[in-house]
Amino acid sequence: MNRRTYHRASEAERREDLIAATLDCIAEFGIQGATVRQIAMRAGVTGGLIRHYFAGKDQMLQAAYRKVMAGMTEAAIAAAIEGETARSRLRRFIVANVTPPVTDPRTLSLWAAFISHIQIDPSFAAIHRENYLSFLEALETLLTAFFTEERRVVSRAQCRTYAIGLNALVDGLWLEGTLAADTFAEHELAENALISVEALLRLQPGELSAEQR
Amino acid sequence: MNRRTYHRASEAERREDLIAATLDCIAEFGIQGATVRQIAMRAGVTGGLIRHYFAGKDQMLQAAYRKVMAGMTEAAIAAAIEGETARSRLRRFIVANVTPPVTDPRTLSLWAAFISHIQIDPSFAAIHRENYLSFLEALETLLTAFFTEERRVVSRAQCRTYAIGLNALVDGLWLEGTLAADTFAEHELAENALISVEALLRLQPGELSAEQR
DNA sequence: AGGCTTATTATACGCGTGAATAATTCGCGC
DNA sequence: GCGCGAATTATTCACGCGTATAATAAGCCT
Repeated sequence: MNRRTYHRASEAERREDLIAATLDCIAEFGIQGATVRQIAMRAGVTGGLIRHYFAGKDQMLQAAYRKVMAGMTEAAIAAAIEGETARSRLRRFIVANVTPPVTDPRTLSLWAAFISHIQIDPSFAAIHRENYLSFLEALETLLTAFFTEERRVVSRAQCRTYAIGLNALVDGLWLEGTLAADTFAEHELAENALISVEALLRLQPGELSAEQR
Repeated sequence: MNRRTYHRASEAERREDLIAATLDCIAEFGIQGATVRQIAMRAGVTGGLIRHYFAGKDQMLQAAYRKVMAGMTEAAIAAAIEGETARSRLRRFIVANVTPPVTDPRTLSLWAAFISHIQIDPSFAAIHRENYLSFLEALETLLTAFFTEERRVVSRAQCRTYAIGLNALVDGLWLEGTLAADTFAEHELAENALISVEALLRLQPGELSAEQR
């Protein structure tokens, strides 16, 4: 009997492949369809290999969760640092969060699948908390810099309230825009986001939204 | 061999029981753990009975999804109609959506589990769309009545923009408040919601939030 | 009271699951 | 260029899955 020929890959790229395959399977068939065999087939290896790189299927799922969340926040932060003023960075951060590739049905499916496991498995809860706090902190930093730039004095408590509200708005628009993508025109969501953020921060209409990119 | 003794229930209450058991299992073990056998055991019946009431497991899951969503919107609408003025009704609707029993970890788990299936199974997408539109419509109705009561003229397009933003904010706060429940004090979230809604609608600070209940 | 309908149980089936172990082949160090 | 350790495959295991079907008991109708 002929054994399959194969390539010995580096640990890093094998893990990467396996995680990517895991996400593919979850997105395509749901978490139910993300079985060891399906994932292995998608990655072009045999099932047993998974347990050579991960202690079990669960740990691979956790690694996959981290990957998804990291991808989302990194995309938004990367967009933000391109801006030259604090106002521009805040604006870019907001827009990035309600624009592809962050608003993507596939990403949403993956996100939801993991969220639904938070109450069941504490490991997932920890990963979530980690990412939530880091997102909130990024937002608060952008916000503080913006107020400073505007010479507007805002108390710490006020700033926290703003950050919570902004975070909720961004999350909600991301959710809404991704789930009902066909309901919104190309840039409708981004414009709505900026107008809403202006209102939340009690800015003049157009102060963020009318800005040239 | 002795056969188990049992009680013949009405169709309505059996279906109710089965759906409740389904939700229990999803909340407790995830959608993976919501197996026919687990669900049947939780409902106090044997597995075969499920297929006497539903064409298959999938259809039961869909019925369960409808139940969850109906529960959420009904709770919010029930809270709203208690209000005597349009302003009060809007206020109550907002608060109800970021207050128990709507903000509940269990509900969130269930919601997320179903959301993650929307991109996979069109039946779930249809249920989602149905509920999303009905929620948006409820919000728009409350909003229109409020503006009328306030003698404030708002174009239809403007009203839609407001509704989308409000919806996102409410969804986001619900998400945030439920996922990070321990981070927020008892009424912190509700207050934040009202302050944010005031800002979104460009109202005077306190116009909603300072109102007596 | 006793028969009929049917809700419910019990059991079987075929397939897929995650994990464990044994057997092989790859490719680097010498 | 070859041997040796490690990466990968192949195979096995015990179990759980959703569905299908036949046997049975419950309870309404007359």
